[in-house]
Amino acid sequence: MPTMTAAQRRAQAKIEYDAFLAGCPSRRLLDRISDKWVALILAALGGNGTPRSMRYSELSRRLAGVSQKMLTQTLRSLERDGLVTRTVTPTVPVTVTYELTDLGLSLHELMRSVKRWAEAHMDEVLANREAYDARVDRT
Amino acid sequence: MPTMTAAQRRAQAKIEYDAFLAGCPSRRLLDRISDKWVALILAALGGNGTPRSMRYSELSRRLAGVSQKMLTQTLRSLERDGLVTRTVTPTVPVTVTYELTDLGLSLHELMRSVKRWAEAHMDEVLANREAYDARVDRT
DNA sequence: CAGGATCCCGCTAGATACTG
DNA sequence: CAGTATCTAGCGGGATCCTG
Repeated sequence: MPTMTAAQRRAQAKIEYDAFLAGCPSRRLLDRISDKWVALILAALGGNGTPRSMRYSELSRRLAGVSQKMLTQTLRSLERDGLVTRTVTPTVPVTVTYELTDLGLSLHELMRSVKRWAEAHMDEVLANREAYDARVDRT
Repeated sequence: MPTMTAAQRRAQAKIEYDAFLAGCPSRRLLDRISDKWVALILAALGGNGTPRSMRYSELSRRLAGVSQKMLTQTLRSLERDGLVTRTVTPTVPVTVTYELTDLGLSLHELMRSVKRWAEAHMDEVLANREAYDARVDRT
C-alpha cells in the first residue's frame, strides 16, 4: 500500500502537535492565566503588594460581573493548582476565606509585569489597530 | 415604581463590568497573548534572542498543528496590532515574509519571562494538581 | 453564606474545498 | 505559494433553580 495521503500526514502532525502542546509548561501556564477570571482574582487577593484574604462574597462583589458558577469554578481550579488556599471556619453560617499561597504570590508578581507591559505599550497597539482599520476602510 | 430588582441590579453591574474589562489594557493584553497561536508565532519569529523573518509556508511547517485559516487569521491580527510586518515580494509565485516589529520584539521579551516562570514553577503546580486529585479520589 | 446541579445558547476552531 | 470562503460541531460560560 502507499504510504500516506496528505490529509493523513496532516492529521498525524496535528496529533503529535497537540501532544506537544499538552505537555508544554508555557502553554499550560498561558491556559491558566488567560482564563477570564484568574487575573482578576489574583489581583484582588494580591492587592497592591500587600496580599490579603477575602471571603467568597467579598470576591463576588469585587468582581462584579462574575457568575457564582464561574467564581466557584475558578477558585476551585486555583486551589487545585496550589495557588490559593481555601479556609472554612465553622461559624453559623459558615465563613470561607481565600488567600494566595507563596506560589500564587509569585504568579501574582508575574501578572504585575504583564500589567506593566500593558500599561506601557497597549495604547501603541490600539493606535496601530485603528490606523490599520482606517487604511483598510478606504480601500 | 420600585427601584430595581436584584436581577436587574446584577445585570446592570455586569454591563458596567464588561465595559470596564473592554477598556482595561491588561485584559486586552491577556486576550491577545492567550490566543492559542500567538505565543507560538512570537516564539518562532523571535527565535532565541535573534529574531528572524519567516515565510508563510515556513511558519505553517514550524507550527505543525495549525490550520491555514488560524495561521492567516492570527498573522493578520498581529499585523493589525503592529506586532509583525507582512512583506510581499512580487516574484512568481509571490513570496510573503513575516517579521517582528520593535513592539513585537518587546512583547516577545515579556513572553520569555512568562516562559521562565512556567519552567521554574509549573512542575510544582502540576504536582499540587495531582495531590489534590488524589485527595479527592479517595474521598 | 457559599456553593451544587442543570439547561442552554453563542461563538469559534477546525475541516473541506476553491483561487490568483 | 499564500491565501479566501463556507459549514458545522463542540464547548465555554451565563442564567436559573436548589441546598447544607
